Amino acid sequence: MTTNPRNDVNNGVKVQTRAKERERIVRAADSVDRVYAAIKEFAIDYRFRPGEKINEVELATELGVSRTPVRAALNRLQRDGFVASVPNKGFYARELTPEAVRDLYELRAAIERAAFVLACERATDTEIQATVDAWTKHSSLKGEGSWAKVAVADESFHMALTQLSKNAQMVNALEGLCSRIRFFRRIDLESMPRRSHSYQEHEAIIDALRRRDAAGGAALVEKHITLSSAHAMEVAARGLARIFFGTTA
Amino acid sequence: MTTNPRNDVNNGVKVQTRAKERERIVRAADSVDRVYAAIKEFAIDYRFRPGEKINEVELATELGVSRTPVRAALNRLQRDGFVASVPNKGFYARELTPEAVRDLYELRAAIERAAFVLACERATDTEIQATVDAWTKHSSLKGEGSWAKVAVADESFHMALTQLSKNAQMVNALEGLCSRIRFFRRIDLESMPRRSHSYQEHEAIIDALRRRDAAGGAALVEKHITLSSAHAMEVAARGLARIFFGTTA
DNA sequence: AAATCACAAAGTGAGTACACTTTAGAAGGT
DNA sequence: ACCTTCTAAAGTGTACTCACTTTGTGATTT
Repeated sequence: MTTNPRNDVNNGVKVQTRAKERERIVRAADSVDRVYAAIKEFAIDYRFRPGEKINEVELATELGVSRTPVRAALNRLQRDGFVASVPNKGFYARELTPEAVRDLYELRAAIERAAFVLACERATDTEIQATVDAWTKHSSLKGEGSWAKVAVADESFHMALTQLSKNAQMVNALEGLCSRIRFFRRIDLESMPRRSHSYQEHEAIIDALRRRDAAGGAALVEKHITLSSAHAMEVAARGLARIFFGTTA
Repeated sequence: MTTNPRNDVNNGVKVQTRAKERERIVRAADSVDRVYAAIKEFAIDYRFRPGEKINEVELATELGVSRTPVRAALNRLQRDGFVASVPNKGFYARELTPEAVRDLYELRAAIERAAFVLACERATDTEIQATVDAWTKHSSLKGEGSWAKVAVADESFHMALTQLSKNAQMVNALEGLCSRIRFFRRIDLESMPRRSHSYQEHEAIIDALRRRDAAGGAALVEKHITLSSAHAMEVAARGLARIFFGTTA
């Protein structure tokens, strides 16, 4: 933490504007959003170690702002599930447990499954085609893409699929969920035997959607997403290793 | 708003403690939690009208605190989906639209369905029995209970059922969802033709759970929860009427 | 020597201050 | 009469301040 100084989020913020012919420093006005994004990114990557106490003044100085926006951001992140607050003690980073990993994936599977069923009855052929196109475009750089890019493409495919449900609440919930899962999804993708596995399953899901096969597709989605408890344990273990040792294995 | 003064949340807060043989005023220390709860309750009941601008100073004075804890609470409530924030303008209360009602119910159905499936394989017979007992105890005061009590019992049954999944993330997500749905659920329950309908469906769900009939029970849960678009529209309309006219119809 | 108490340092929690933004209303021009 | 512009009031956003809580360290007592 202290050895890994965070980037100053304040870059280029002290915008200058003219008022009454004189230039003045303008306040940030949206510090909270930037601070929120910065801290969230840290939390997503577990650059706060699991359960770690978060020091407000330290964080504030590192981000170049006062404690006020930091606290505001932490309050938001609390409801996002990234930090927990204990009265008179402060904020603590989220934990990392195999159960949490498994539970998050199960919840994600539940939402995406339901979204798929809704998509089958609500998405137009054109919309489906657009989603497929976006996916194939991404997946065309299959061989060359780095793992990070693959992960991005995978997540945006699933998000796009969910958007076809026309259910804003599901999309919203899934977004929050994905940000909490992202760290694990990367690890999971990287440790996959062959990348093509995932691609083939996506193809099958697309096919079911085209045929409006709600039941069949729902089963595919569920299976595609859900992690076994053993697998969740493995992912969690790899995650911990990465956090504490920085290893890729 | 201004005509409906909110209850002072600060009751009995200025606790007195002795330090060095002298009594002193002790700070609130957890104002945020109380303010958060107070504002949330207001938001749940739509005592902020849909889309209404929320005045921080007004709210703060009504709650007997400064703007600081109010803003903290609003930041949390933003991620809870109760308020939205626009930079340099402030916070606005959530909207009320038929689509939102429908979407929320669909999401809830998705989560409870998945939780039921998991419960079928994870809940012990004893746990199931405990849940059933709690439900029957509640439902025994079927005839006499007010609508409010019925709504509480209904919600706690569904929560208890979901807890059998042993999936903390689902439970957590459902809690947030239920608080956002509560206003509509009350309306929905009150406008139900006969209360016994709901009871019978609960019985059927319990029966499926006892038989570990995941597929059958899942279908029952989905059907029990999901609102048709038409029904959602009706509930939303009734909701608006209640908010703006205070009518029960 | 171990446990308890006292004290000091660090950190959180809420209130306050002030600068900036927005908005509404009045004055002036077209 | 309508639109524009200026101005003042209201309200938001952030920094700052200070009181209280927690925690760790050292001294005192048993």
